[in-house]
Amino acid sequence: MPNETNPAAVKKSRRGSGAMTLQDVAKLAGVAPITASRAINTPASVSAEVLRKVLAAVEKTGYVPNRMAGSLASSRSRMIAAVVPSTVMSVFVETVETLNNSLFDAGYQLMLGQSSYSVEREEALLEAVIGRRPDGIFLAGILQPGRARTRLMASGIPVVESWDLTQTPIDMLIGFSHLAIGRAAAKHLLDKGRKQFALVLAGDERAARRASSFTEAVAAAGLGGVFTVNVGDSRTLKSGRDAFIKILSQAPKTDAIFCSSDLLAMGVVTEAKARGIDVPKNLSVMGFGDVPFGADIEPALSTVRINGSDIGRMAARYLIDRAEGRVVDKPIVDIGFSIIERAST
Amino acid sequence: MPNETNPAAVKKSRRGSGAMTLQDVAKLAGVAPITASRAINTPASVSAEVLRKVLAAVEKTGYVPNRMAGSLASSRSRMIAAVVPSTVMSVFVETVETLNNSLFDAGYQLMLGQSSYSVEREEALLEAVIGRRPDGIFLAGILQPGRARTRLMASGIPVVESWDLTQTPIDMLIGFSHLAIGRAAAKHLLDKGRKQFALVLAGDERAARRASSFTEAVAAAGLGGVFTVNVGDSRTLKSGRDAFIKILSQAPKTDAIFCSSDLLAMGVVTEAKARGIDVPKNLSVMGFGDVPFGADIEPALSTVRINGSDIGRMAARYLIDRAEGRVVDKPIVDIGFSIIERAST
DNA sequence: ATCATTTATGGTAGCGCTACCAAATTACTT
DNA sequence: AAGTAATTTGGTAGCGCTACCATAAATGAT
Repeated sequence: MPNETNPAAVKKSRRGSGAMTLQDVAKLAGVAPITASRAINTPASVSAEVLRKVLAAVEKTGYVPNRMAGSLASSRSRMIAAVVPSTVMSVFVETVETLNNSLFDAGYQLMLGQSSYSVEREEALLEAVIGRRPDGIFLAGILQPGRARTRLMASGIPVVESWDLTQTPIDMLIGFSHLAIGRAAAKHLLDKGRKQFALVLAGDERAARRASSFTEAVAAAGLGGVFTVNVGDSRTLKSGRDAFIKILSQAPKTDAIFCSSDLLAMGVVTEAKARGIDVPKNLSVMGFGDVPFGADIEPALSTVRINGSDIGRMAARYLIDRAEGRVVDKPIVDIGFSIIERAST
Repeated sequence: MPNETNPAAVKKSRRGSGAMTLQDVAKLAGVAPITASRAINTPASVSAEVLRKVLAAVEKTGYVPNRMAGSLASSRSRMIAAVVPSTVMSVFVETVETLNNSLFDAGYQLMLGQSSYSVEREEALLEAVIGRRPDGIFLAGILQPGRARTRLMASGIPVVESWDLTQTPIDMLIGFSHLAIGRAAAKHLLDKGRKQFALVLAGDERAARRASSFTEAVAAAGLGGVFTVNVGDSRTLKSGRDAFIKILSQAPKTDAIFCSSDLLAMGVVTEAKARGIDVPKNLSVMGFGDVPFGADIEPALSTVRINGSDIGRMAARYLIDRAEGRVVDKPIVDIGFSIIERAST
């Protein structure tokens, strides 16, 4: 053959990432690509001899399967997306951590999106997420009707909403009743003999619902005038301190405060102690969320505990079951909560 | 034509997810698929008329592009992976949050993996991550030599290691010197006139390095005997309290304690206050990490601040620059730290 | 008016894998 | 022994998109 350049060779690998492919492994092992695929994915369906050769070839080439190609071919991405408002100092981290670990153990990868408590961002995020064709989507919260919700339902992707209850979930739901929490918190403080109540709230809708049932329960007990401080998006310990100063000046007889987060409650307690007010003797303070260190501060913080790990674990199970074709009949789970009584009430 | 079934029609859509495709949009808009692709991705390269028709078709069909297919074709996934040891109560959340937000603004999605402080898990995780062909990988920490490191270097994926310094990063590095922090913390406490030092450490290697330079600096000042309590993997406030009890019984003259995290430091302070020991009059306590509420507790906590947001933001920029073909010449950045002096020292 | 250049569209051929079907081989009946 | 069923391998044809190249139409230069 004359020494002309081989056009086939020139044509080769114009595109692509340059990484090893199943093709390379198969060639080295002396089998067809599809057989190499089986050896890697379903080793039981292949002879011992072929398995050995393919694994040796994988080892030699350092082959790492391209899951994007696999996903495209099989319409299964083995990815689950989680959309949370925030991860910093948030009640959702425990859930996300457990979700992520459960998913990883089952061979799934987590895509994390932060909506930053913004509806537009949430919509853009969900659009981006749907484009990645995850096998399931976990939402920290409930998605309000709108473009994103419509798109999500149309996509057919399994969805778990969480952290709340509703009659009309998109698909699956693992939540609890904020109204029941408000009532339970009120009952707890009423049982302690408290008479004058206040609320410290961050500006989210769920906290507002806990507050409203709290206020109702207080009224039902014949006590009234729940003084409320709204701290907006500033969910910091400092906001709790400032809120308490406000309460002290505007409702000085207050002897019980229910806060929408543990951090706010810690702020209230901190400010009270700094002013020589005895907690719990003269003031009961209750938080929400049960941060890991709430039991170990002085005084230990009474709070409402949501088992975030359970939510993450259940969500993983439901989503994976769905992804793998098992029937999960639209579960709507009320996971409940517990009132944790410690020294601060 | 006789009424026989059309085999082409029967053959259609055997596979696939059933979602709308670019093909459908193109047909509806009366253009070629590639033209529809351009209208969506590079609207400037298409006539106003075509753009209008394609966007109308997108709207009508509810089309959401399948990015997995796009990624496979273009070898660009627009995904960045982050591998962190843990997200719960961790110094890394601020970095991950900023990284995620920066990525999203640039059209990238974050894949989150947790190594749970385990080497085997980290290796399995990185293998899974590489299989997804992310355009970049962020590591919270430095990857020790081993299988995972080798695979990662072989993959050619841009990598940012962080949170430490080394002469031999895999690729890019945004870190700071733990040795310098140990020295600076010692200097700070020495300047306060403290004489008898103790350390409370979690069981990670970086904390150990801060501790060793701290001890050296104390020795260099002619003071010795730094009592050390190791709390292992228990990075809780409770562990800090327990550690202080141990210090009190075994090194009662201690007048300065440097802890490997703010939560441990808060534990020390809490226990000291519970025992009537005045902080900072009789005891200086210093943390590490600067949790958001450290400034607002009583006494406000002195600590070492790492600007986690800066790390996240820079990492996002470097990784995206690389992903988009801009030259980023193996930056090795020492981002530094600050000693934050508050009331506890 | 002719030719060179730009701009807008389309065709083709994959990216790297797996679903689906067909063929070859082996094991098991009766 | 002949026939049936199970097991193991391979071939083919996409998944839904984009890179690359080719063509057609519009614009500018001379």
